[in-house]
Amino acid sequence: MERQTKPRKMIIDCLNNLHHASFDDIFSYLEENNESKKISLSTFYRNISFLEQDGIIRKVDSAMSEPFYELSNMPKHDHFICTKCHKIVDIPRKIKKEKYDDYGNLIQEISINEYGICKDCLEKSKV
Amino acid sequence: MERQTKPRKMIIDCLNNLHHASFDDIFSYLEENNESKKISLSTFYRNISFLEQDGIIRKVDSAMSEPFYELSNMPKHDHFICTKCHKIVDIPRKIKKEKYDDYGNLIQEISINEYGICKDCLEKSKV
DNA sequence: TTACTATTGAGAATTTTTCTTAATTAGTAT
DNA sequence: ATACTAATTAAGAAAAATTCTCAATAGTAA
Repeated sequence: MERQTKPRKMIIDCLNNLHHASFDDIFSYLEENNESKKISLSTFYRNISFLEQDGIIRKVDSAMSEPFYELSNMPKHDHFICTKCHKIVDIPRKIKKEKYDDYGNLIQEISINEYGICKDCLEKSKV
Repeated sequence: MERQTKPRKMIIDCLNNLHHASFDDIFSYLEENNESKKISLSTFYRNISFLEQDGIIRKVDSAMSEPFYELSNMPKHDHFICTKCHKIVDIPRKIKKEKYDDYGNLIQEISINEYGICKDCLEKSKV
């Protein structure tokens, strides 16, 4: 049975707050927000794997930034990643998924990352 | 100045042949196709980085498979990745890139991965 | 062919990830 | 509340992956 331990609760807590966080981001969060004992690195690795395998968190790979995690109980969406401030923004999926592509391949999943300069960074640099 | 050394030539040679290859794929290729000396692992790491930084090869990250490399001198395209046989297929970009998205973010790059069952695997399982 | 210097190969060093084990703790039943 | 039990943890060892060091080698230009 899956127990509700402190490290697990804190990882989920972290992602509820940050929405997108790298491995190191999450670990730092745990270090900062644990009053009592410190979290063991091996425990952390183990729990990230558990939560990923159980489908509670999801790892998103990105060519232009380090991979990040998010909670998987959110509606399907894509990501905009600012190459300047590294902020990650959820964006709704625009295109509708075809069942088969033009070559007869069955499409089950699509992952879309957009890279660029976010609105905030654009406005800052405009000054 | 960039020298045309054997390990570098062989990495490019490999990608010209395989089109898509993981780190290990490429290393195996070098091991198999080098008559004389064996390639040092550290040299291999170093050259993968060089070629990547020089924009000669490109690393493609994928949530559902290990990352792979391809030559970057090819027309812009996306990837279909078969979750069964792990084959990677180049697919032409369908959507036209907007300059700005609906939220005012400037879009510079888009990366799209499609996952599913490729035509060949579908036909094999149909038997 | 020679000279110059970037690059290599080999292993050491470092970093990242996984594994092991005794001690702890969450969840359950009493 | 107390005790029981199995899952989980913390800590460090072990393994795997990556980077670094440096003497020897080999591209390149003249």
